[in-house]
Amino acid sequence: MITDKFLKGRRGISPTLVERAAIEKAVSEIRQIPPRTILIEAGQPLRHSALIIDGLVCRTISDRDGLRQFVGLHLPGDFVDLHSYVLHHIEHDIASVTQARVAIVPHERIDLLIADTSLARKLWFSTVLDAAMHRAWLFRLGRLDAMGRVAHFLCETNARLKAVGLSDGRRFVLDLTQNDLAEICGVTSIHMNRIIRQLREEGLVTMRSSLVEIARPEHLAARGQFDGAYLYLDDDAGDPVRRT
Amino acid sequence: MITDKFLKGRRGISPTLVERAAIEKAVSEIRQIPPRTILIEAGQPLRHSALIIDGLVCRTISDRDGLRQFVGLHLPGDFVDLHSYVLHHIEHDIASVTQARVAIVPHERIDLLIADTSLARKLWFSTVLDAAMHRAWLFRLGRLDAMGRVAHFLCETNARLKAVGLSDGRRFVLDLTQNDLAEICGVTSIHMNRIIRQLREEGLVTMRSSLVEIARPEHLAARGQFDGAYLYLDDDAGDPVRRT
DNA sequence: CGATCGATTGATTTTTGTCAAAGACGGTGG
DNA sequence: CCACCGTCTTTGACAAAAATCAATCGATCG
Repeated sequence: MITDKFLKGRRGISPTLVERAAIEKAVSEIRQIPPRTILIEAGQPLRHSALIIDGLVCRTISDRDGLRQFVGLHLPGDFVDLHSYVLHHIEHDIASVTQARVAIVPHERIDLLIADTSLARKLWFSTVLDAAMHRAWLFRLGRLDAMGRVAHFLCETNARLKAVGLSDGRRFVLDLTQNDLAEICGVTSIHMNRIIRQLREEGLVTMRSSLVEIARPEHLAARGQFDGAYLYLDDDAGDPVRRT
Repeated sequence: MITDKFLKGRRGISPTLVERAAIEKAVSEIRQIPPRTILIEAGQPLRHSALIIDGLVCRTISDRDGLRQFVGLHLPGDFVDLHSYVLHHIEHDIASVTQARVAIVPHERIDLLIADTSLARKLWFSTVLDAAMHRAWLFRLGRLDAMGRVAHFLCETNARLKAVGLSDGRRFVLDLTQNDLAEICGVTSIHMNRIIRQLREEGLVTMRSSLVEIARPEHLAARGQFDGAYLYLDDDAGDPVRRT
């Protein structure tokens, strides 16, 4: 089902079956996206948003040399660019990382969806959740060293994937190159390679091809100073270190 | 007037007089906040949001040693933590930087405000705008060197202050210590001091006590790869370098 | 007047980036 | 089947950026 994973496992805000049905009725089209394809370029006017069914989609801002900084990574179940519904255009690029399937929801149909104030609030929640994630990413880039950044990112991704049933809490498939990880963590891909080796040597994480295996989740969370409270998940699984 | 600056100068979204009156009626209290005071601590349940009348308010996330990363800086006219209206609690701290006056708007009154779908949309816009700013900050931290980060931040702040009438486009009052700037840019305060000296020596910016003077706005924007499109301002003042 | 906070500077270490070069691996076409 | 190609990964040597450590300095405030 298309909306299976939308806000799944989010504390007190998961959509009801009726709401999910309403969203599915609003879908105009299912689109299959090849890997490494730009979906939306910065500045372009937008008439629809997209719900990810499977695959990875990223939001990036490029510097003047074309080097990218990931400002977000979207997993299955994420409503990508609801932001554009409010803003009409966005100031960053959206691109597929892997092959992906997305459900297209035209903005004029979202107008109808938000007539239901409960659903409107959930859609608003979804954008505010993105903002909370952005803040966690700011902490990651501003206060952590390279290894801490990777550790923090992997903990976050593990927790998010677990919420939608794509991680068992320690192992998950994540089809990112080392260069993608570098663009996420704001380091060079060469340095990312060194960090990944260190994580392996310290027995914290192994990453073989696209399988990530977190050997010691608590240690990794400590290394990345990860506190998953900002994900607003139902339970605290995948979030071994709590602030409170 | 309390709501004078709310979404002022924002492209096609500035509130009408009627909407502003509605917001003002929703204000329960004007609060005077001393400098360096925590308004809201991470994890606390929240029953109101705050509109800044004057002063600076910051959002920060602390690492395990208590070192802070600024994840946002709020200027007069900003609605701080509308996010909390949707999320009920937030995952970061909110604190005054300077002395500040804020208008408190209880959440139950926001419930009434958003019955007006146009105003609801503007409040939603305000939170999504915060998210866009977060993304610009991610770019800043992820892809710019220390001087670029400072340049980018000053350009952004100049543009935002100009939108609410607090900068003439080159000079403005910004009551931040070098340590604050360091916490914004993710560097040590010692390094920030050196960067500020360099900016002065290169004739780009002078910062004497709390007066910031941008000598060559276009050069500073170039140095910080600043493109202010994400601020959704009415005109392009304070944004000399455009991507399109 | 001492005390405190912020700004400033120099010397040194650590982290990360840059440059250069191979190695591994899968897919494709001959 | 195998050689070739491109992409991704890995490694080493070196350079640059930023952090750390250690003092001072200067203004403001009780």
